[in-house]
Amino acid sequence: MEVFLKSVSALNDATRVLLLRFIDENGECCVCDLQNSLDMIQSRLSRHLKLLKDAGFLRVERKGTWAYYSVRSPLDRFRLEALEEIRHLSIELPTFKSCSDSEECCV
Amino acid sequence: MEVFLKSVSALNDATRVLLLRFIDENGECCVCDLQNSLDMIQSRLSRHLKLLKDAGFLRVERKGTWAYYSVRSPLDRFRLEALEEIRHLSIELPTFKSCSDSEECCV
DNA sequence: TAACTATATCAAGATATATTGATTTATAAA
DNA sequence: TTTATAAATCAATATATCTTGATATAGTTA
Repeated sequence: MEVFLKSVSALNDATRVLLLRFIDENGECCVCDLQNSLDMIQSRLSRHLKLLKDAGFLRVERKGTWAYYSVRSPLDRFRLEALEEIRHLSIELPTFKSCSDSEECCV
Repeated sequence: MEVFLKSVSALNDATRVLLLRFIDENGECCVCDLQNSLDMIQSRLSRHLKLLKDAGFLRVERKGTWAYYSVRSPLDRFRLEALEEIRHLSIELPTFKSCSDSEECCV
């Protein structure tokens, strides 16, 4: 039950649904790519990414100080079906703006 | 997005997951069957049943003063997959005690 | 080492959701 | 028509979750 509720509550937020959809669409993103593209502050992103990771939707790979998040693979049936549902939502998806293309940022 | 989040938030509660599982397992139940079986007060049940109904998981049929809830059919892919997941959870499922078998109750 | 940067975590306030007991509504029976 | 019952809704409180800004952590570079 706990595991199921963890997956479900991870999906129960418009910000996380958007995040999951964005990362699914654009592939591996670091947190500052997401800051750049989605106009969200870092602590907010970090929190939601952690929830999605802990719920089994995302994986994280660290390279130096960067954390690259991508959709975990393979996903089990339920999570995959949820992702499939999210893929079909009509969401206004912001364009990907790489952290490294930004003036303020890094790399 | 709203419809998806409505489905998801309906699933995001242990009481509702239990309710859905119980009704799926036992078929059509009236509210006082559920009071009897699950040891929950009526207003609590009524609230959760409404949420599950509005989210598309349950349907209701009225017969006189009774409201009989059952799993809506057909369910779309995502809701069906969620239900399937719930069917595989190891939940301690209380036994069905019909409202009409109870001393206090009715019928 | 010290300074810098990306990310994670924490604390406080704001918002949403759950529970309970009381009330209302709708049907049925006396 | 009065009374009773099943179910829905409401109001108050308790609990959980989200957002923000501040701080901590961990790599990287000078």
